[in-house]
Amino acid sequence: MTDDKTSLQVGKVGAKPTLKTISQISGLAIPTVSRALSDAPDIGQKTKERVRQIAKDVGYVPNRAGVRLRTGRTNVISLVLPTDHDMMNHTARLISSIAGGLKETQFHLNVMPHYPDDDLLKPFRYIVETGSADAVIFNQIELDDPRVAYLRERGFPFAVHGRSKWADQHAYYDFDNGVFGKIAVEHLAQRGRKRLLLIGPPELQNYGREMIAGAREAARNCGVHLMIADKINSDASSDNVRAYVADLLTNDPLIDGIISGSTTATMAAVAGMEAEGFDVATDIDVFSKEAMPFLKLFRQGIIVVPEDVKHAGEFLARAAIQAVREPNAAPMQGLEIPKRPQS
Amino acid sequence: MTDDKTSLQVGKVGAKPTLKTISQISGLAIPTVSRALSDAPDIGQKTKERVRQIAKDVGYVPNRAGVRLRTGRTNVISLVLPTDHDMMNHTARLISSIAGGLKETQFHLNVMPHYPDDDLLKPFRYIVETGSADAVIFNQIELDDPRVAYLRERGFPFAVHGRSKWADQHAYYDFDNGVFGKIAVEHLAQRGRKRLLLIGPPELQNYGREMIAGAREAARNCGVHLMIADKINSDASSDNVRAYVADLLTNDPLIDGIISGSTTATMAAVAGMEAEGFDVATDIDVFSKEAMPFLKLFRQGIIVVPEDVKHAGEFLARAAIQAVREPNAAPMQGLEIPKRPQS
DNA sequence: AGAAATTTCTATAACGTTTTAGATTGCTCT
DNA sequence: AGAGCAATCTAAAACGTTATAGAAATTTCT
Repeated sequence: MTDDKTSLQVGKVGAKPTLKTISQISGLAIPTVSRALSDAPDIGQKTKERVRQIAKDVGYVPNRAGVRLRTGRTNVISLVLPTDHDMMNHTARLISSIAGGLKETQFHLNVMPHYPDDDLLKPFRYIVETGSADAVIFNQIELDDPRVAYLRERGFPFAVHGRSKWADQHAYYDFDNGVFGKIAVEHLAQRGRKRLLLIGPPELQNYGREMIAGAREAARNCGVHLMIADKINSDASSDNVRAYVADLLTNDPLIDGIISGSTTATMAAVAGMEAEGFDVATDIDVFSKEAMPFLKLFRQGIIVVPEDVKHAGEFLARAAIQAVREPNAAPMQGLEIPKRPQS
Repeated sequence: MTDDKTSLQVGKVGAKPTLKTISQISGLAIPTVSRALSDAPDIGQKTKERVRQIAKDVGYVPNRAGVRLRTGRTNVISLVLPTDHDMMNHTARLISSIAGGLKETQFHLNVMPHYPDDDLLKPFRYIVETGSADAVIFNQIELDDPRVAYLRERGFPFAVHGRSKWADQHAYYDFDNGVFGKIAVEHLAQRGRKRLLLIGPPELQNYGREMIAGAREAARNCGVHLMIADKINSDASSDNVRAYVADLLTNDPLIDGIISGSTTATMAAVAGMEAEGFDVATDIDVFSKEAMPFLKLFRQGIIVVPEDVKHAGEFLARAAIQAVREPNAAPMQGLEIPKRPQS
């Protein structure tokens, strides 16, 4: 008569509810509850509704460790980022917008900074070997990017901000820097500028190459002179950019247009200009890409092309999820075409 | 003679090594391997060394889902952040430096943005109820912060950037905004300014209250006039700050000093000033806290007090871990005292 | 009506780890 | 030499989930 062993221990209040709790309340087996909640086809409609109601009542949330152990799925998207301080504005928006894109999904965002002194592949090896995420997102892509190569080789899902030489085969979102370079030169030429300086991204990175190529071609077509900043790039420190620009202008005071690929580089370049007595818009036109809308505060006359980082982040979130869920489908690819500034 | 069932399947190359792999190679039981790796006292020294060597050889990494399921520990620190765009600079540095502080530990960082339209407690309830992290870090603390109250009530480990009214009982790191307000007023008074405007953080947040109190007291002592910006604060949008300052100066052109609690607010305020024909440093002194070092580029004459966000992040990382590991120890608390600018 | 097919459910096992309790061995003490 | 003890190991169970294979109940077909 003593049925201690088989007596139902109906979910004590306070304890975290599990499938077992629901199983005991409903009298159904645990797998049935599991399948009911995941809307499996072999569970009756009434049962499903009843189970869902109980789950709601007791406040059931799946234990992620249990799911992960059983399925091997982590439900985590990892974002690996350089800690380069000049990328901060762009980076902050990227994090925030990727997380935004993940908001209504089952996925979580894990941020892993990559330190300049570390091996470039280290965070990626870690993620792949420990299986600590289902997909990785990263940026600052080189044409022959070793991280892309590694992940492709291991068959690990990823999505990148930028394009490698294998871009047609992987998920990416990119800002069309070729078009940006072209627009910049054309716009300045149209305003009568003849002697331009481009402070572009590092040439090693694909987007730097593209921006330079776009600008060069437009310069040829428009018949203006274009110099490419050599000792520095738009990722350099503010001090270096400012000094470089100031220095350059003492040697070549005929420069009448500066094109910049980043918000911070622009501010530094303007500081360098002004130190040499040149004014924005009157003496030298400044044309810049901007991720954060404060250049107009900085100097009213700066010509600005916005980059929609929010959209980029949301796109990358979706692209990463798609790469996890449908590894064989065509990868999601997006390209932002910069718009010509008016006037 | 057929011992298929008991034959040892020594770790196939490619498969992810587990404790079982090591157990089979070493001939030891799985728990023995586990205890050897965790340096338990009841395992022989030679055994420990042998196990560690094998683990290294096969490249063993503990399966986090397994650990988590068994122990209930996630090894994740969650960072919940507002998506307020004017906080971006500060935020990016915070993320990066918290992650930096977690670098050599077993902990991972999970970033969860908090959307202004959502219930303030939503992310916290989620974390506590799903157990998706061991501790939470967050910022923008109010004196009577409901998030702090909730986590305290649930006994969930946390560390915050800022101080609530229960600050003596929880882990925090804070910049001493009272001292900042004091220094700002004293410094401007010393430079002969008489009529100051403070654009501080929202008064609802504790650090806003403190900054205002510090500034007020110093103003009394120095005998200068201090106005507190009422319709806006340093978290307001750039456009609003600019318009507010411009507007104020048309009504009260005798203002000769502006104190600002954030980098972006400072830039906007300067833009507003200049639109009315006032110059930085000559007509009006501008005194600002800055998380990102570019205000000197913006206008050379701005007086700047740096905030060491990197240190704050690293401190918070350590504090959160301590809160997890030693819930009953005295919570870690840190306070950054701003330094007086020279001259 | 009986066989076959379909629907709906359950029992069992497994993912990788750690904890608890207990087993074995060798050693020390009297 | 036998009892007691310390050192070192192992067996079994458990955390919460889902996949697989099969059982039971119901419906459909001929």
